[in-house]
Amino acid sequence: MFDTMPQEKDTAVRDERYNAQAIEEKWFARWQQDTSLYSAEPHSTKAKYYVLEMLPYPSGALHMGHVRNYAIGDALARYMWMNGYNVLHPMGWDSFGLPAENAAISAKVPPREWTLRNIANMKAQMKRLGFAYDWSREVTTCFPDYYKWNQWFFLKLYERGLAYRKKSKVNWCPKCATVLANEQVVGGCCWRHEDTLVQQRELEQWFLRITQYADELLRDLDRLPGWPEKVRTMQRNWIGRSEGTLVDFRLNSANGEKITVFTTRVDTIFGATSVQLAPEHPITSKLADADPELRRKVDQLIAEQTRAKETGDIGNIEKHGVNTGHFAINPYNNEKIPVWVANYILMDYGTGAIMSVPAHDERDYEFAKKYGIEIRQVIEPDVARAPSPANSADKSVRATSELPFTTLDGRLINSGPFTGLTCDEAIKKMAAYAEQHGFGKPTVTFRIKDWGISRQRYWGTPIPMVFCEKDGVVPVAEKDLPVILPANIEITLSGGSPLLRVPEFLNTTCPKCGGPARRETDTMDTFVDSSWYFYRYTDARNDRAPFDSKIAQYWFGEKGIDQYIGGVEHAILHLIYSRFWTKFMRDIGLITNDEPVERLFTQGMVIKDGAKMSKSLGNVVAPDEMVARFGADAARMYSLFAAPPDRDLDWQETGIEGIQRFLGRVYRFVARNAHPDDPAWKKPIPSDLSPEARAIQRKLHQTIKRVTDDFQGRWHFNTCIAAVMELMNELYTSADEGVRANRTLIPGSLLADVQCKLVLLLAPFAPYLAHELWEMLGESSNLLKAPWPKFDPELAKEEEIEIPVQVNGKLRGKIVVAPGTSEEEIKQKALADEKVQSHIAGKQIIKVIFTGKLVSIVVR
RNA sequence: GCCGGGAUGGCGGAAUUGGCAGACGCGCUGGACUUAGGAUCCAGUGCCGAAAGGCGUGCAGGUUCAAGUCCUGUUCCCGGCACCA
Repeated sequence: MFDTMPQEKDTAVRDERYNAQAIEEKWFARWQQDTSLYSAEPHSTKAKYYVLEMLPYPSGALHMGHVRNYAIGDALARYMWMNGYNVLHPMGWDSFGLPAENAAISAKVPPREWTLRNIANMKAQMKRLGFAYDWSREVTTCFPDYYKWNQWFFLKLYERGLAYRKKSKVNWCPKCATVLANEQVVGGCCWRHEDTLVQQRELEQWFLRITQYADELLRDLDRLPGWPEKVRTMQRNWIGRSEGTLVDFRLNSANGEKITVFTTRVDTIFGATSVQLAPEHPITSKLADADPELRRKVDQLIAEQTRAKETGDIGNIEKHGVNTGHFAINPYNNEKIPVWVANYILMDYGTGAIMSVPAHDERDYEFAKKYGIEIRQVIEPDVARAPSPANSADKSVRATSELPFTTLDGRLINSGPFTGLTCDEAIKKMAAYAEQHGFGKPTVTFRIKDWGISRQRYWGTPIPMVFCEKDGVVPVAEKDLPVILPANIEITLSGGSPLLRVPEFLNTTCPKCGGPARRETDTMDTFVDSSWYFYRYTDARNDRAPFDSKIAQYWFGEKGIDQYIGGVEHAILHLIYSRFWTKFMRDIGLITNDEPVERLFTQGMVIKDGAKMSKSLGNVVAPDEMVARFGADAARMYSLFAAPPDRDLDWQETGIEGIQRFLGRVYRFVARNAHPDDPAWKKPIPSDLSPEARAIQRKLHQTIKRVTDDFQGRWHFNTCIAAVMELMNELYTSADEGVRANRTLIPGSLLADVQCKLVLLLAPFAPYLAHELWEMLGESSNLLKAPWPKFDPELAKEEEIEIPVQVNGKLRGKIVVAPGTSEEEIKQKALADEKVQSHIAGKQIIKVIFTGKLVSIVVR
């Protein structure tokens, strides 16, 4: 009965060569025709699953980093579909930004045109790669139907006092000709121009009050177990919460003005022997006004500090300062201590003034040594934790002779009424004391600053505000949104925003009085666009609101996006702004979740020859070329196979060839062994299988288990793929002549089962080939939503177990037993083993251990 | 300086709970098929050794019948933060 299908027929009909191009073109064409193929269901009884990859900037073409990112997300989306979830898997474009303007200048193409052209190209690349996106929800942030809502949010922020304007020193990139947020300054340079130093300029800017949420942003990091520890730590550092005490030192000269210092170690205040002011501190300025010599020196310090900030050398410059000749009174003991101005005190951290305790702070020590300022010890380290031979290298505990020591494990000495308290007690009591006596209080400072969003550029969301001579700063009325960005204007990189030269845009009427007014020409930082785009996906065509709350609530649930995937380079900027935006949206009642993302995954970089792929190094691998030479399946699968997804991936061409070879092996096997017209094909698998057939069935179920576990539990796609390769190797090894399964030993029904399940296991990684083979196997259902195979523990069970035997910890032999063999019998068999015997003969057996996995014999 | 991650064959990597180190792939070697092979299939491949055996997860110790995995110390590499008071 196995011969009802003459073998000549299938070999004649089928091309047994794996032609990736032909297969992929066929399915590409089919998938194009069904626009709702990857649509999420609006109403569903299934559990929802929102999987999202970070939206790209349409720079021109995809690079391998994109492919890797999307291959991970796509595999996950497909896996979840197969597991019966209602999957939302959208894609869009972070399409405002400076490169479009640069292109306008260098290539004379309007930013919009350049951007849309790039989008078209990259979208075509994504489709060719077979990524299963719901394009009906595509978001393009440079379109008015999107940025209108940026403006709407801005008005909401403004109404609540969370958007405000202030004159401030800002980071200015001369190449971008615009302001940068603190988050966009990397080592003193622009994040886009790593060779360009950021300058400090004084400008009127719009800020968003992210600091209002600083505490919550920090606290909720502890509620994000699905985020990488690394990212949480980076955000913690960025927020930089620090608990301390404010203490007022009164100047004994002038008019008795207060200098408020911030300290985390108020317990050391009896050791304070000077007060240090930032050069830009208002009191410094006041003192210098009355003292030309001091003014000269302070100006020098300011210049030095500014230069150091610009070059990124702040932190390395030599500490020095100038004595003002004035004194301040320590309110705890009424001691008169000198007031200095020092180049290492920053005006934008704490209060811009510190108390200097040389005995217990490294920098203060260095400074005091240099200028001969008194060093007074006020903490005695804990004797119980004093250095002992065991922990003498412990740097937190130092001998008292080596000042300064900064330990908190100690007690106060020479500290008046506080002498004898532990440091922790003292900090609490002394802060309370300051509060009682009205010269200070406990406080919290943050490193994070409000988010400056003004950009003096054209290609961004216009900030919806106008300036009226009569009414001042007035918001545009909600009904008049969007404020449309004018088209076809001349772009230059100098002379401020290009919008200043567009009178039709610039000149408007005041929404309040109707009189003549001028529009704000600054546009928004593009990180505004990406702070909430993933909510828009849930209801992308809504023209009455940014999105419908109920719909967003369905997809975000209580905890947010189920899985977000992207590069670690967004660990701070995008991911902290998004969290802020979510909290704000919650506070205005749009959503109920506190956080946007439940689980975050940051994939590693794609590198080649030991370096990150970059045009300047000439080691870029173009996805288009890979698709043309090896196929989309091979390119995608290699990016998942070459390394676990969180690690860097070293791109090796021989590696992708190996994947192509594997896909060819799968193709050929199925092409030769798919016999859907065989009457045995659909029959139940008999229970009395031959040992060969049973071995294949066992391997199949073991493989299903491994792929499922590694996919679900660990996201180790490399080992998922390796497991499928092992199954394939097993099938080849047991096949006749290495090509055609021996159908007298392997019944058609099992052959059908193993091949169908193999294809299902492959579907998330190589969708084109999987679809082709699914069809070849006579399956007409949609593979995209075909159920993920289940493994049967009974069928996966080994019929005999090999047990290694160790003698004194060294592997000496192996025994084979049936499952369920008693421990005693296994031990006897192990001891009787010939090889083992040669190592234990004539020796005394101390003990024999059986762990369930191996036998360990100890002899003497 | 602080925080996070890492170091395993010639290479990318595997080993999920302390239990056979090196799965899978690349490369290499040999064989089959072939006019040919850079296609395909089969076999071998950590190092030393003819073999028996010995040695092997950055380094030095320790715990254990048993350590890539746990403990102590240490070196180097990658990423982030940094006069943060």
